[in-house]
Amino acid sequence: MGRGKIEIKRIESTTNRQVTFSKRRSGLFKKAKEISILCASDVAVIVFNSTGRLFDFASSSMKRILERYRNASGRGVWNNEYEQMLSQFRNLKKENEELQKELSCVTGENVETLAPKQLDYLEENLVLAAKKVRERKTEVLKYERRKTESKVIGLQQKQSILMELLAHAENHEEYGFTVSNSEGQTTPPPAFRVQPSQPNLQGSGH
Amino acid sequence: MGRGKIEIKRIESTTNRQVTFSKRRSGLFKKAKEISILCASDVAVIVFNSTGRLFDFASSSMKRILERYRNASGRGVWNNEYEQMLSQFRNLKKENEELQKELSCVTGENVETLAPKQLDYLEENLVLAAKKVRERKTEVLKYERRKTESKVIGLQQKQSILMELLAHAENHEEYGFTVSNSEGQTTPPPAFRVQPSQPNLQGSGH
DNA sequence: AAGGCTATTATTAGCGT
DNA sequence: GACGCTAATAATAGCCT
Repeated sequence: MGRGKIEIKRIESTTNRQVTFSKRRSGLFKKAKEISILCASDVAVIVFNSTGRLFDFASSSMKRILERYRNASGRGVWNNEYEQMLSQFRNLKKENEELQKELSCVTGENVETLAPKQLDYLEENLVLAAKKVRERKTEVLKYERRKTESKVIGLQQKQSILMELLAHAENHEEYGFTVSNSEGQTTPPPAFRVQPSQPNLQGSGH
Repeated sequence: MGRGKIEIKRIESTTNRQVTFSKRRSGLFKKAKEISILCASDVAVIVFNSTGRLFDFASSSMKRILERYRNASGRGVWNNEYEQMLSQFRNLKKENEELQKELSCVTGENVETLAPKQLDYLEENLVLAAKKVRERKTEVLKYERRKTESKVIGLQQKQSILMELLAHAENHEEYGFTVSNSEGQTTPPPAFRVQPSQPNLQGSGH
């Protein structure tokens, strides 16, 4: 239908191809629109030209038509990605609800809905869990104590070394301090006795 | 382009509409095929007729074209639905994981990972929950007891009525039965003593 | 590249089977 | 309803601007 008949095969001339594409595309879309109006039908046309550019026509909402297509086309076209995720989604949601239910039972909130046997079971578990927690707490405390103890021992060792050093120093020079008794206290020498700036815990009976 | 010109508006005659639909549909698909060949382009056409039946044409694979459309159409057509669900999906998954963690803590399994303060808090909650459960249990037991009691009372009343009736009957006619002791047992009258067909639980010392 | 013209082919409306 | 026919309209190939 033009000045001459043409064979239906790829047009080699790029320019010609583009022109023909443009003309025929508008023709196609026009026909699509016409059939949709004349026959009260829903039509979508999607075209990619040879350079990959997209053109589309839809008699109503493209989204709705594609959705409808998805439903009508026997679930197997783009289904994989979408539908699969949808079912996974539903499963997750269910799982989630059950977890929340379980959790609320465990905190004793939904206790009214449970059967006597479930109540027994739950109590047992709660007691067991509390026991475990208490055990863990003592474990932690023991660990802390050991840590503190080793710290104390370390400090004591350092102190005794320091005291030894001081004792040596006292014997050879006049630093003004003496090493005190075996409890590791230092006391000022008689000559410079002063009030302690912090209350002494071993207290002088005050 | 027929025997007469037609207006582009809905064809009211059902038959006519169906005929026109069929003719124009094949025309549309033919044009789609032609442009796809002539212009080396990728074309998809989706049509639903007025009764909802699906017809489609695709120059290559419909799935691929729709996939391509999804990528090319600037993520806004089915995207909302798809992408939105994806993020919801991820949220749910995260939530789920946290719930499971929480739950495993509550059952005393993950107790090693908790800080001392969390341990205190957890123990408190567990003890509280156990208390709630015990309370619920006693509630249930009380309810059961009340139910049983009222049943017992009902039975006793019925029994005393029956006994009275029997006492009257005994006084006036020969039914062959007497009212027994105060525990509500009936015993066969001397005249018709027989072996019980079922072992008597109160046993005659056998 | 985009738009207009028109000779020519393609499509199809209405009808008959 | 599907198919075939054909007069009549619609689309468009090639060309020009």
